[in-house]
Amino acid sequence: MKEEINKEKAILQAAEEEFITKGFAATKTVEIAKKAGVTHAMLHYYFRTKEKLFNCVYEEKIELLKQSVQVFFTETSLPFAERIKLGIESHFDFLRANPRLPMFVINEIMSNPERLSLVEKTIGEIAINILATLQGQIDKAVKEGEIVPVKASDLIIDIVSLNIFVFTIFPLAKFALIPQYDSEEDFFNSRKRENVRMIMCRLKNND
Amino acid sequence: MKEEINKEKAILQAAEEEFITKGFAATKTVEIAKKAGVTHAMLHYYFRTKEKLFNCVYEEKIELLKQSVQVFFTETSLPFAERIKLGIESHFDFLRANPRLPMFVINEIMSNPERLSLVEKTIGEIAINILATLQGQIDKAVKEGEIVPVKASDLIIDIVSLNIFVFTIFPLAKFALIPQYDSEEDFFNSRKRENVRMIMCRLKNND
DNA sequence: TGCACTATTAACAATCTTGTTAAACAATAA
DNA sequence: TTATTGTTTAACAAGATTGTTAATAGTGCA
Repeated sequence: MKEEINKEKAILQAAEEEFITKGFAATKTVEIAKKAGVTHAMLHYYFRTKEKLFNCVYEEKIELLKQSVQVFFTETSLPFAERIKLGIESHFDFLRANPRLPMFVINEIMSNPERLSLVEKTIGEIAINILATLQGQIDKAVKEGEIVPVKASDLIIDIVSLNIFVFTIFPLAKFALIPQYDSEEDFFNSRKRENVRMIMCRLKNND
Repeated sequence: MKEEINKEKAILQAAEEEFITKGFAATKTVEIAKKAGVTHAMLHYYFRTKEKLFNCVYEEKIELLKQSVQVFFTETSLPFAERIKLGIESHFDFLRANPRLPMFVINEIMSNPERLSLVEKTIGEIAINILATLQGQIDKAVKEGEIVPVKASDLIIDIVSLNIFVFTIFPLAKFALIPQYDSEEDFFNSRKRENVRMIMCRLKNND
């Protein structure tokens, strides 16, 4: 039988949608089952408990989140500022494809702090090394006169702040912001340019 | 009797804490009652339903959120950039005092889109006017050669992105970031300076 | 004091939600 | 075919959660 795989996947996908938009507590397993087109007993048959089903979704998303930041640390032959520019743009595009991801993760950690440990394990162990590597690259670029000094953690926070906010705030600010732009598409493109500009400005000027 | 006011307030305060950290769905009225030190029947006596109690908290918070942005539009005799600098700092301080507020509001809108209408009513009606006013001030400052051109909505998004992110991401990134700074206090002060620097840089340079 | 009103409690009811189970069903291989 | 294995369903059970109610206690005031 092949149906079993499809049903399991259907449940997973429905669960992902529900969990990401509503969060763990607000999501009802019956709703997931309904959305997936199966009886809710099937959900328990495949995933045993709501908690286990949630973890399948959650762990996958943590992995995604991790990848979204690693883009800044792929070594190339480009000048530092150029590499950061590409990093910002690809991070922005990633968020556009997964706009609810950051909020989802932060949220579940808030209401259930034990979940933080998975993030620490997955991201924490590489974060320290990665920041040190980036700091090394920054220092080198500074010495060569390409950019002004900046703390690696500040640079990352600057970039991620500007990028993430565009997507998390969007549902709230949509009605006020969209009239300022030609279209949603125009808004996102314009913001991508503005974010790159902000960071380049920071890297080049000594105010 | 005076106790009634105290009990009602105790319930409201407990509700605020619970709703803001856990969200509507994950919050149990019994827990609120326990935290407030009253029987859960009292909660229903004063607020009728969980929904009504939630709205008391929610509406108050929306009002706060509105005030947090208005700080940018209080007219003074200071030069434009100076005024914006003060606005950023006071917005930052406000968020430090209410770190969970933005996430809370965005979250509840996500899981229950009808709530957006209250935000639209409260903030939407003033947002358009306010953006127009700001744009006027920007254009004037540009003409006088104080700053470079910028779209009002972009400037606001830049500021709010940088400020909000520091507090919403903090629980997630704490373990990786704090070792980079002397203390939590040092981290926040350093970020406040960095955020001001970013915006001043944007306003002064033509990259 | 006694009346009217509000506050408070404990017990209860209704519903929702998660999870289980036993039996029916399908596919497959011996 | 029959035994075995895995899938599916419907019905149920336990517990949590919100909300009600009827009886009780307290308060202010005529």
